[in-house]
Amino acid sequence: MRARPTLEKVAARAGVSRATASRVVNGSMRVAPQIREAVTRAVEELGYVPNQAARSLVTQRADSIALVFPEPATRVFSEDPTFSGIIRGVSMEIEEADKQLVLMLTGLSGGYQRVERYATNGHVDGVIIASMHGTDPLPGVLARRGVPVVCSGRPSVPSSLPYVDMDNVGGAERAVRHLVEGGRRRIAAIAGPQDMIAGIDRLAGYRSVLRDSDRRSIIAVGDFTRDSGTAAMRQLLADDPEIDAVFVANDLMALGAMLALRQAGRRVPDDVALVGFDDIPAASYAEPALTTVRQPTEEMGRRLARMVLDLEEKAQVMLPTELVVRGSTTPP
Amino acid sequence: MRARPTLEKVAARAGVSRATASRVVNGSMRVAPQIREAVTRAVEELGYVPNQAARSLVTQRADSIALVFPEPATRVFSEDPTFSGIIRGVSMEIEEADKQLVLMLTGLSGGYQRVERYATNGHVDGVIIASMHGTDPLPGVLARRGVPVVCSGRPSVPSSLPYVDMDNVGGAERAVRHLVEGGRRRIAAIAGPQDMIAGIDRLAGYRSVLRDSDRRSIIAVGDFTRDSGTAAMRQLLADDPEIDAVFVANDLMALGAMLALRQAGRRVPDDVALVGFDDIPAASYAEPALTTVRQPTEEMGRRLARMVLDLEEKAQVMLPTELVVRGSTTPP
DNA sequence: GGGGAGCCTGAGAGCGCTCTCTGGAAGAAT
DNA sequence: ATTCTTCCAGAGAGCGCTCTCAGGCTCCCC
Repeated sequence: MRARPTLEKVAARAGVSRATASRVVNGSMRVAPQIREAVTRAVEELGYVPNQAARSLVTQRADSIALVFPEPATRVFSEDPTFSGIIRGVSMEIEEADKQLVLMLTGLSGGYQRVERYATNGHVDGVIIASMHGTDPLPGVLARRGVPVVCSGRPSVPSSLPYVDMDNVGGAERAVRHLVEGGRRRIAAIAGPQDMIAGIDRLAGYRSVLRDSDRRSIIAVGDFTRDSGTAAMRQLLADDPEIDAVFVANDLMALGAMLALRQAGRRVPDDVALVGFDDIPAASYAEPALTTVRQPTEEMGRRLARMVLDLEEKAQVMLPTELVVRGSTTPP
Repeated sequence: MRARPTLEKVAARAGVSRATASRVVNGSMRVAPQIREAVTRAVEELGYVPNQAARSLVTQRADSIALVFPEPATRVFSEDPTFSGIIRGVSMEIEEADKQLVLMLTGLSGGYQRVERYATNGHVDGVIIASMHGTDPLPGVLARRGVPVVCSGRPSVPSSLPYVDMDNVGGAERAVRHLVEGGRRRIAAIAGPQDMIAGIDRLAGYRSVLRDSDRRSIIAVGDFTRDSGTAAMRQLLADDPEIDAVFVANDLMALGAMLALRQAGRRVPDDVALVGFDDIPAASYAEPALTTVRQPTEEMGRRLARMVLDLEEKAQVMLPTELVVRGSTTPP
């Protein structure tokens, strides 16, 4: 492997000092045009690429940011488009800023220390934490260590850390209101885990609309998996056969619920209307297609990245969600 | 932010030289036990973490490897569990080796140069390319530049580059043989794009079994999307209404085909049996559940990582695939 | 007891780059 | 013409670490 040329070589070839070459490479304005051009030519002729390690060493910047998924790795990239959307958004923004994206999937086993060690040792200019559990200690720890941190999802413990969250409450409200407006009387909910902010907020949205529309709530809790949706639906039907609509806290469970309804001989949407949350691809393939709430995941990734890169002010941001009406709530 | 301690500080605190401290930190055997202990204590007391940039600068290693997805970013992380599996596997193995994973989604727009520049400038000890198009020039370019490269998926142009591929041919053969053994007479195929190795190989597998079992092949081509599967299925039915089985080159298209069959009034599996490929989550949710071919994606990621990390010999590896029989080929 | 051999530690030279500081030239102002 | 200002290029000091090399100590063998 031919040794990569150093700045020194470039400077020599261009007949200037290393300092000047550095200035040109870094786009300083204070260089005479013909010298700049000479250096630029030398760079191209030699195929010079700056050594990031050397640069980092002196600038104390790493020009890379970490994207951390504290979930057990196995669950992270399943069917959930949230994660992929975030990755895409982050990736685009990072790429635009000409920085690097370091991906860290921390399993349960000591991955924490690893992230902490890595992030606090200057490897990284900032950390984006895609946490689902609002109680994660990692963001706080890193922030205290002086590492720029931005979270996806509002921490359940109030804190001053910047985050980008989806409007789960608003999305759930719109979804349930849609059911109310469709004339549904007995609207149940299948909630998600109540230790996740998404689970909590979506249930809160459901509750708030039911209260306003003077209906009694009836709730079963699942764990965001399809099977738990099926089980929850069966329980709801057993509890109250009069149910004519169900708001489900995510699509996977909604698909499971649809199965349970079919097995129970209830037609969707004629007998029971169904709304999900997330808009996973399978939602639109379902039969009938699932009405659901879409989240701007890619936008979330972009905002997260821009904040951690200091391209926009670090703040606590709430992104709007959107109701996607399909066949599971409206007869064709 | 409190300044991070340097090796110098650690050495001072332990009352030794920087060189000795370095030796301890790097686990050299040639240090007296009590000195080693003193240094270790100093490291802990100060919370010392080595500066990777400084280390890289002198060792010429980056302790990180890049995982490149040359697909347009938007398509990469859709529903396809192949990618997530690879990421998971790679991530685990990299983590175990205590290195970093740099994720690069190169869109179409000049992402190439960026990867090339990045990978050849010593940022990275190796590159894993998750290419789907076997004609990708990137692997060759990097290899020529002396960067260790491993590809996921066999390049369609024969080369000596190491890769890890799935046994697409074998999987397709098993799938089609399963249809033959189920007594199906008229077995069609919906092929994938013929510029992707997976598309080519899966079709080859289909063809080989049909030839051996003395059947005529009947083929429509899709582009791995669900809609293209629907369209292809319609065309097949129009071409030959006698079809009683279809081998589909991926699950997404198979799901689309299932829709077309339902709309055409054909029962699955009674009238037409259906086999897919990939085993995406939605395959098992489908009604009936889809018989398909599962690929060891996580294992693929692990092997890719181990090869690029030189933990195992760089070679051209073929991973076995597995037929998963479900309701779309066997009546309950 | 003398001379190696072996082992550990410390000194010091860089890795490639950025950035401050200084010097010198050119233009502006007196 | 002289001084001041401005602007640009170069010299040089490090960033924090690794690693070679040399020195000094201990231990063993003759």
